[in-house]
Amino acid sequence: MSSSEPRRSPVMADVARLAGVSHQTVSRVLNDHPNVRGETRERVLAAIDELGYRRNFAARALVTRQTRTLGVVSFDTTLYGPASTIYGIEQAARAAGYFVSIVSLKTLTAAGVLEAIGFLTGQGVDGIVVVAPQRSSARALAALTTNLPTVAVEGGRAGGVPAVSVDQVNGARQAVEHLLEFGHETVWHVSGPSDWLEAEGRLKGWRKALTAAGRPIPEPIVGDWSPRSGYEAGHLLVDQPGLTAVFVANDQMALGLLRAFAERRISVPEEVSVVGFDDIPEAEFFPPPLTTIHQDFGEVGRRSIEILLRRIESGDDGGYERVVVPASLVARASSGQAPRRRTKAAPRSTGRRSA
Amino acid sequence: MSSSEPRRSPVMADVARLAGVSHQTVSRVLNDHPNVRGETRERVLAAIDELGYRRNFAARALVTRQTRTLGVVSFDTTLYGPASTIYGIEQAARAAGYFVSIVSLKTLTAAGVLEAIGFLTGQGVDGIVVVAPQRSSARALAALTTNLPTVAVEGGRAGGVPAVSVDQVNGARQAVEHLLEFGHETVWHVSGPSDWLEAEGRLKGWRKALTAAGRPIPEPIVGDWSPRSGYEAGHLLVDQPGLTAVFVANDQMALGLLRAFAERRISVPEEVSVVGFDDIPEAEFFPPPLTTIHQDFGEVGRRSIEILLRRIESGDDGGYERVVVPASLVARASSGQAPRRRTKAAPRSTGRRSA
DNA sequence: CACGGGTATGTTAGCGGTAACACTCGTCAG
DNA sequence: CTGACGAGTGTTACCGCTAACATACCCGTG
Repeated sequence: MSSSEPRRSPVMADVARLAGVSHQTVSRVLNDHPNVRGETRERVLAAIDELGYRRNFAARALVTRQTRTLGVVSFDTTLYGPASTIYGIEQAARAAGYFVSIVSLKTLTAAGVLEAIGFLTGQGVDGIVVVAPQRSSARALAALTTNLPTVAVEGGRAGGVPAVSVDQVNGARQAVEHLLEFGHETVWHVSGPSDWLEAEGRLKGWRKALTAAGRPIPEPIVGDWSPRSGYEAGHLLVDQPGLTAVFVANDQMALGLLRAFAERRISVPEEVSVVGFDDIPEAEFFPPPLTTIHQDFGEVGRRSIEILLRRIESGDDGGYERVVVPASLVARASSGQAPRRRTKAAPRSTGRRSA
Repeated sequence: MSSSEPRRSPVMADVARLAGVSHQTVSRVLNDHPNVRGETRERVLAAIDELGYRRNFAARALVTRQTRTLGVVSFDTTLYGPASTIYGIEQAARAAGYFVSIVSLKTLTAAGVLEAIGFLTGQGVDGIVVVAPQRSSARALAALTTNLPTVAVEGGRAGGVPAVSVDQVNGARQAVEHLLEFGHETVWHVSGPSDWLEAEGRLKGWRKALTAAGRPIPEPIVGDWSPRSGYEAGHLLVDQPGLTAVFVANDQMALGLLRAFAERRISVPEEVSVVGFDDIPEAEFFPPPLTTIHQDFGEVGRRSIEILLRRIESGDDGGYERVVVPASLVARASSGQAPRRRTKAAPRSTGRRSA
């Protein structure tokens, strides 16, 4: 009778019985304890194999006080950036033998971030990575009094939370300098939402580069990262006199902008040069192929796990720490020489054919 | 002395002491057990609040044999489809009070899928969602002897694993019929990799629709989902006599194809109509805005969790079950009337200007 | 007024591991 | 020859929770 029941999966005691040792010895083998005779170890291993034994996760976690699980809080994991970062995080964590538990936020509010962290804490995660690029969530993090190791991706400016981020400022500067080298008088900017730290960094880099070159700084247009907002920005920009170069804060908006330019018969790069940011896989096939700033999201993910694990495993609070991953320019067809005939001080309607 | 130590987080016994009850009563309150006096409940709740008590996840999991954690195995979570599906899964799971642990595969092999499932099993997940659109992984699933509740997204054809998927066949049919309605003689196809079930479904739907309409079925070109492969396919197609309409198996490849057409001065939709699949956010801003088949990934995620939770919570094996989520056509500018002058049996070089 | 039966609560025994300590041997120094 | 010591192994005590059973008390009833 009892043999027909859906037998419970074997436990350590079963292995011990089969191998003719105590359960503690089994535990020793599993934990690579040195004081186990080779022959005994073999016997235990054989028993484990025969029974298909697997250590019970919960029991182990209960006594060791470690779940070997990392929590990730992220904003909209559908976006290329967060998705790629999480991919890197997951790969690195798994390589180190950690599980990754994810909470994906619809909206990015301080309360939402805190709630998510609370949820993960309830699961007993050993540490948390917050991919929270908004300033509000950075503030939430700063206010966090958890003693749980935490690392922020893009946004740990305030507070003692260590942070890993791509060098937005320098990336933006590269974009602008690239355009200036082509002889453009100045570079316009379509930025991301103002409360995003990444948007802020790119804006700052753009300003710095223009300032350093002594160029006029046009009023930036604020988008929301979506292709649509880039499209709208494009239509606004078309009417700007003297426009020959635009630095768009992400590739998706750049796509929208290119579309708007196409509708208004502005040719890129002959009349206006465009540079994006992110280097999404599609960028190479935009009309025209987009010059953009490449971000190594995988590296960001890896580095953040590296820091987090170091803190978890050493119990070290390590203080504030900031890792900056460089960004690099990928030159493609959307940027080129400034048009020879500048329409510098021309009136509203320039030589371009506009509808 | 002892008060200066980093005090261990409070346990049930601490709450019990503070509330002047036994730890079991605390447990009863936490588990909404009916037999607790209202006043006692209040007192316990107050104590919990005061101490900031949180139930220990591992201890609870150990005794209930449930981790309230769901495992997700997915191929390349960087892609829009998987990322969106996982987003839906995560939202639905969290709403039901479950954690979501993710393993993201670099390559999709049967061994990889099994290893990932093993990894998650080691964490003690209560159930698994496999977002594994390749045929090889579907086979791996079928061979799986785990007694863990499992549900497949796109791909549980073989074996008793329940599956949730978008109606690829019907989606493809809609794409083709849409094109045929515009008077196109036939529709070419750029398919996905042959071992992907989604690619297979779209191919089948395309064939069926053409067969039903009594149209010739051109040789499909096989891509790998990437924009580049679409680009290459585009260059191949340009030389096909009689080409007026193409159904591309995903939007990314469609982008590449549009690029190739642009380089060869083929205008879309005037000379050739193009329809994609997926409806990625960028599609609306492609040159020209892409007519495509919209997939409700969120719904797929939600439905798969629904099935999984039902099986977990009822212990019900439920047998084979298949949920099909409809796909819908989104008509945009890339598709339109077939050109009046058919270049039906024309020689290699047609009236088009080709470089 | 003794008694059955429900309600509110307490007590006890695990869940399946790991850590600490105890024990049994050889081996070797004094 | 004996005691110290370390290697190999076993025994026991938890980790923090829930389930099962035990207990105390209240009520209505014959």
